[in-house]
Amino acid sequence: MLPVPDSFLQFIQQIQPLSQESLVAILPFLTQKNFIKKDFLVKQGNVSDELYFIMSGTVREYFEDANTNEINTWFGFENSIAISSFSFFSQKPSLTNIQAMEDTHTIVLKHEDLQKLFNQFHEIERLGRLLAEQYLVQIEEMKIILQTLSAKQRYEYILENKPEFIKRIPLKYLASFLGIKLETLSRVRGQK
Amino acid sequence: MLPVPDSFLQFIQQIQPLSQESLVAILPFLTQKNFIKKDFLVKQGNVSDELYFIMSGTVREYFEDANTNEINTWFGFENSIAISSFSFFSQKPSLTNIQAMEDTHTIVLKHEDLQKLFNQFHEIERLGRLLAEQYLVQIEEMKIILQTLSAKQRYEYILENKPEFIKRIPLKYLASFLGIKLETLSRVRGQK
DNA sequence: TTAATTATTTGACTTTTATCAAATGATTTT
DNA sequence: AAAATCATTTGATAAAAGTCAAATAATTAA
Repeated sequence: MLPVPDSFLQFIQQIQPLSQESLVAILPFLTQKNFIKKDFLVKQGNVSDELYFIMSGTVREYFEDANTNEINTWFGFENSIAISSFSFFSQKPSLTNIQAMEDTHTIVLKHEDLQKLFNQFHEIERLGRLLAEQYLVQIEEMKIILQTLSAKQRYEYILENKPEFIKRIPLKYLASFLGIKLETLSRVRGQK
Repeated sequence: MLPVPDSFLQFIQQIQPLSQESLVAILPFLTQKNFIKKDFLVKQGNVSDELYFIMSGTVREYFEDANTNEINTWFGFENSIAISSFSFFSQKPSLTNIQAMEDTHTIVLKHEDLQKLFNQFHEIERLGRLLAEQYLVQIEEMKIILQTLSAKQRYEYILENKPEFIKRIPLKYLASFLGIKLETLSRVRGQK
């Protein structure tokens, strides 16, 4: 069986402490997958039936719009869960890619196995609910940023609230995440 | 006990069919609240401990930004659930108001009672998870609209995907929902 | 370590959207 | 039904952001 890192257990216990019984039941379903830079965890158009816990590395979620521009929608670092939410929840084709920005180690849990765990353990279902609630609130915050702030203010929001983004994400990816052009982002950085 | 309308039961059954036992357990916790136009279901700054099922009427969720502009973040019609998500989930002060746009009839479920139901019935917890997942995906879609589309395209998205918004929401509210100014929305409507 | 590639910045210009003011249209209240 | 209020449109102008091209900087690979 996979040796599960503490970081994963801590991640869970922080959201919803689980009984020994639940934890033990989860372990056999976990596998490890490693990705090298530019590998895809999820490909647009495929059904994503896996949830990834990022042990190390960084990933981005993006899609290609009508003009084949890449639009980045999410960035994931170590100790976070990466999923293509629409696809994973509905088991329909993914609208987005998830790609490793650097070499990335993940723990994988299959959709099907997660459903089994949900069925078997109420407290795991609760973990799922709490996770969904948390993500919902995070996405909502980002939605309001995009709804209300100017290019400059969006950048300042990131500086203030997600400083690690500046360090670890190429500006060309960050720009579309902020809904602005690379050149605008560069100019906005120059001011201030 | 409150006579619960079919629409509410149907709403639930469509997401996660519940046993008779669960349904019967929910009923005693439901109350009815009616709001006249401009009444507040939720006030910014207060902890929102209620979830509302809208039986009839329309509501808007909005907040006041730094310049006391109203920013509309969500619109709710009959047969949908209105919550101030951050506040309801975390039981911290609400960042938003929820206000009736017309006379509105709701069924109310208290946070505390919902937690009891979650504890008692795994299948109600599942309903909660599925609802959170669904809302997450909806919010994510709107986030991408705001991230990628021009004023004109945002309006066309609404025309195409939320035609009832055009009919039922004053343009002055719709504008900030779309992250554009009222005058721009009006101009964009003129074209095409 | 140099060449090649990739990322970021800068400049000149265009397009889009915001702003402010006023006019028109619609709705509500007396 | 007229007055008052509220919602939407229109016009002129300003500000913000996008576009295209090129320069510079940083990183990667031979």
